[in-house]
Amino acid sequence: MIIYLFHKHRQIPSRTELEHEKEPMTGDSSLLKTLNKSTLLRLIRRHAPISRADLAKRTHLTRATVSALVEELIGQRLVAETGIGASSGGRKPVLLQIDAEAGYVIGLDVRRNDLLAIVADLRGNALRELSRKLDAPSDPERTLSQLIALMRELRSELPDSPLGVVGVGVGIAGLVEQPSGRILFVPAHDWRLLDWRERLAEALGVPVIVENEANLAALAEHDVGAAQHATELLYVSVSAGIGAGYIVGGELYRGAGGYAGEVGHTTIELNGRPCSCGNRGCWETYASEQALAEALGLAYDPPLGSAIAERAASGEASALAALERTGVYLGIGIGNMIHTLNPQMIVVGGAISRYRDWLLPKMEATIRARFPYIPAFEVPIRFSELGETATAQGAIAYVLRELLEKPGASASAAATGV
Amino acid sequence: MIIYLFHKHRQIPSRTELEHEKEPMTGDSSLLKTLNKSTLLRLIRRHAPISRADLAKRTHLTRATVSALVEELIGQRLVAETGIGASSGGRKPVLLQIDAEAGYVIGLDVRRNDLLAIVADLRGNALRELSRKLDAPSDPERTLSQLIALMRELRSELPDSPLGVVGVGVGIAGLVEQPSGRILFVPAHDWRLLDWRERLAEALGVPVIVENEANLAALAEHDVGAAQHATELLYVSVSAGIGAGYIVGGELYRGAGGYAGEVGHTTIELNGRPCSCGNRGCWETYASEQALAEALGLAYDPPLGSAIAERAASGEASALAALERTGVYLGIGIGNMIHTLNPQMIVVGGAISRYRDWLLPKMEATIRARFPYIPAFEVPIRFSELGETATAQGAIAYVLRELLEKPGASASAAATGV
DNA sequence: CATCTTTGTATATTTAATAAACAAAGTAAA
DNA sequence: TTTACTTTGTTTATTAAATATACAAAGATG
Repeated sequence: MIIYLFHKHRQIPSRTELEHEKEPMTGDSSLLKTLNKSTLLRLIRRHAPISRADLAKRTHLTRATVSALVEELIGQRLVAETGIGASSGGRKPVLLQIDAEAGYVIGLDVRRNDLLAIVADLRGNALRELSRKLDAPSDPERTLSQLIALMRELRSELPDSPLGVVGVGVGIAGLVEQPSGRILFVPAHDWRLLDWRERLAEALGVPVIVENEANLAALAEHDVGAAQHATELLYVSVSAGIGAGYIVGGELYRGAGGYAGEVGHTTIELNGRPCSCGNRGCWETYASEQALAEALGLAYDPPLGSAIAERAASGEASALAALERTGVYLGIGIGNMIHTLNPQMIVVGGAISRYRDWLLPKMEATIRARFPYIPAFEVPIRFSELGETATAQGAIAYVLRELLEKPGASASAAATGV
Repeated sequence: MIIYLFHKHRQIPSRTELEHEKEPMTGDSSLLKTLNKSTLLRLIRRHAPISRADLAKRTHLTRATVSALVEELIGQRLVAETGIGASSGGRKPVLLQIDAEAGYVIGLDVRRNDLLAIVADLRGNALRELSRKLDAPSDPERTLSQLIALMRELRSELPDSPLGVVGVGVGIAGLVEQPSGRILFVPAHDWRLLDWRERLAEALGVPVIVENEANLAALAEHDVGAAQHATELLYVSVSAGIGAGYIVGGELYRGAGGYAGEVGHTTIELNGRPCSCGNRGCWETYASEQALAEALGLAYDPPLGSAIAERAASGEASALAALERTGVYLGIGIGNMIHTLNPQMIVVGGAISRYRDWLLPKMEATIRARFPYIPAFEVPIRFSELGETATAQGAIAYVLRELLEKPGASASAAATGV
């Protein structure tokens, strides 16, 4: 992703400007209840199906407390009793799960020329998936109208449910300010400063989150993809350019201004190839799919199709050599990030995933050879399991986190539910 | 910092191995009280002197609650009434502060050939500072014995106080596992797997923390140095090599295995200068003080003294040119980290700080010129204000955080106090 | 079948907050 | 100087949400 000439226009507000004063964490007993309910919800999500007694053991709350809180969660339609478990020498446990049928979440990936929408239940299971061409890809107003119309259409077609659509998540390749969700900049169309979150929320009457595409993909890999047990995850998205999303302590890390992860424009060669950003030697001029295509003399106008993969599969030497070099460059950049961030696991996604079988051995060999002095090679590198749907799935994961894991959110969201 | 051939020996345990199961956050009303007391302590530290009424306003607790909690904190000797404030139209407020005289904290920086100890009061004010040559720098056992002896000596010389020495913090240039505080590797002496934390704590009968030197320096810059209002801080230590420490959300970030910040060995030139690590093109072969010295044909055997600075001050062209190049290389590496991490502020420390006046303009110009497309130049870059004492001060800051800001810690630590 | 376990609920008690009233100590204006 | 008003800090009754304990329901086991 390339971000041009930002300083000519509006400045990005720093985090301190945004947070007038960091609210101190205090509270009364209602906070305690909120906290405990939220913990129960999280455990029910992660360990479902699970009984009240088991929850009490894991949380060190008493069974009485768990019963009372679970009763409220059932009343909110977030949790349901879904069966009877096996006895372990006494009364059989009643099993609890997130109440899948209680409502819906919609995840939306706004791409350059089209958009992908996924409707899921409250457990995150995809119910419907559809893509639409954008009527006027470069016009933000018409695109927003189209989004709103599509959301209304989707919602009207959904079977009735107690909570309805509890939230909508939107992913876009651009800079998004948090927690406001304002879009600061979309390089693909040179859009600036759009408050889609606010306007969508108003038009639809449901909570909406907007987030950077790579960040959502990282979240998806963490919550439902290839990195479900990593609390420190580095997700690298390699297509036309290179971007990254981080999970730190199980949460998205965005940096002070929301543009952490612009790793495509880190320098790996002091006087290297010129980059469209104006700099020289940027990583993405060596390791992106675009660099790969250009190395083979192909014009790059994505989607690229399977031309290169076919040439490699048929054993063509030039294609194999180009893929090898790409693997080396990817390994070097990823090695740099391992040194900088020390992630627990790395997931590589984006269009480049198509070449995983050619790339991965060379990437791993490069990291092993060039960085022998720390156990960098112990960091497992995987390719995305989610493919094209990663961002939309991440949007769903984000909304479900807000609903089910943020203390207090569930109460208000459930009340707002349509 | 260079870490050799780790995989020949013991493997670093990953974070998941360490945390058997992440404890869920639940609790009863005592947790609430702990949380509220901890918040009050934090506010008293940051906004001292401050009245009960003011605390109530800031926390949204009632004055009654604040009074009750403050009374306990005074009973624990952590807080003291230190005066009467000005009236704002009514009764004058009673001002509260951390009770400086209630006890002591010792911060220790274990360097290659000597160590630096600072004794501070509970507000973090340095009371005494001393350095000692190490008797046997390469022998970990004798060094530990010397540490223990010095600590005992220092403690015996301190005036009596209610809590005595409430904690000791130790910084060392190496890999330290957290929260165990075990030293996994010290490259300077090729030490491996030392549990100094446990042994010091046992020998002294007080809580001890052990942490990487750059991490503590970062913490010091954040808490008492050049970056007191940054919640996302990048600290870069440039001496013989280059290392970094991060503050993320106001807390130290260590990565999954404790070696986040090994940025000296990130590649900035694909087939660049050979590095002692075995790789080529590492940042520290271009931008460290050692690289600067070698560019001027000087043997590097730190401490380097003021030779280069004097030559530059007298206007010698070769020295000025070498410093310019160092500034460019520093700018490139720091630009890379800005793209990767998006910090709110950058502090540069270590031996290189001596040359700040020559380096800073070139660093800033490089970042501006090479990275024009994001407002990277908006990230303020400062040089360390703490100099050589940064690590020891960070050790003190760490202990004080544990004592005064971690919920629950104050109660136990105060009880343990000697 | 009698006994022991496990699960889940009901009831009294405890903890730590709030709300409201009040006392203490000040300012400010008539 | 006196009266009214503010601000600070404490006291007391009340409330919310946990715990502890007892108990009922449901099942395993010898």
